[in-house]
Amino acid sequence: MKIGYPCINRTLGCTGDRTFRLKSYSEERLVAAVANNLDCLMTMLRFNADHNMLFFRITSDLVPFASHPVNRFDWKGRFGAEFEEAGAFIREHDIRISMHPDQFTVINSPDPGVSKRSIRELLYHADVLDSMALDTTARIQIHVGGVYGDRDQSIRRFESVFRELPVQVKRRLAVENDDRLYGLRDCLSVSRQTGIPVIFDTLHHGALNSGEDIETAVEAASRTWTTETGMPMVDYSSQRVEGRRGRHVESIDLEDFALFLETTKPYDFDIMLEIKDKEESALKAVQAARRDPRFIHTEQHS
DNA sequence: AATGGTCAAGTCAGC
DNA sequence: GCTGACTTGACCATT
Repeated sequence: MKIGYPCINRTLGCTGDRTFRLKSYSEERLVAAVANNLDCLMTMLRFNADHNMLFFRITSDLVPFASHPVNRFDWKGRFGAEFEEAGAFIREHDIRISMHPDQFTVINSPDPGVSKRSIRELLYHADVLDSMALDTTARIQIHVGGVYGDRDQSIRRFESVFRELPVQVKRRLAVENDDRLYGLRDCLSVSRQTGIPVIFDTLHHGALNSGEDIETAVEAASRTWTTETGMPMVDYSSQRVEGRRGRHVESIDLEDFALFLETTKPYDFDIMLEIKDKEESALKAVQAARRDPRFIHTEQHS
């Protein structure tokens, strides 16, 4: 079991997702942003390794406008050494990596333009992980997509698009249950048809489920992972008590987290903490998991 | 220098 | 039909 947080660190004083407006696009700005973002990525990775946080989600904003036609710059070539350096560090410290393209990435859209742009975006994500020479346990997580008035047909469209995906993308994809359209049961069904591993999101499951309790859900999702795809990934967040639907909490509820660890004891997986205060909660979770036999310790003997 | 409207992209619920 | 949520900060035009 490894514990981590997504994309940005709020205490290190660097922003790893610097971007700029499309209107002000220039090669100069792009190079400056990517240089900054890769530099900050290294800072975050070092911090994480120092603090026993061995699961990390790399931001999709690492390379601004990466899949946009405006960007014809060879960022892979220009920053090859930096990507290799980050990859070497990740491999050396055995850090688990995920990426999560945002909601515009919808491969099952009936609009071929949307689907095509989504695949280009996925290729960008695969390029990042490939440039770091990471194996296929580094995953790109997406949702099934839209319903378009016909769930079954839309699921089938996801599956047929998946089968035609470029292999670089195909080998890294993971599908995550969402909170209003496609729940765990749908993702498991997609997994049976395609072999895609399922990332279980606890908060989404709270909003949309078929009655599965947490243990059942974690068990079922875990079975979709292999040695090829790695340790199962779980997105964990608890519901804000008097918050709006689906909102992430400010900071981790350690009581709830302890209960979650207890409930899922028979299964091992990596936990991504989707919580507003990012590394602060992850640090607390690492402390809480310290005595858990599943938890991987890397701190120096002392 | 401070501010606040706005930012590449999609989909759906709710009005 | 249109707006807001999803999630969020920060860019940058305007003052």
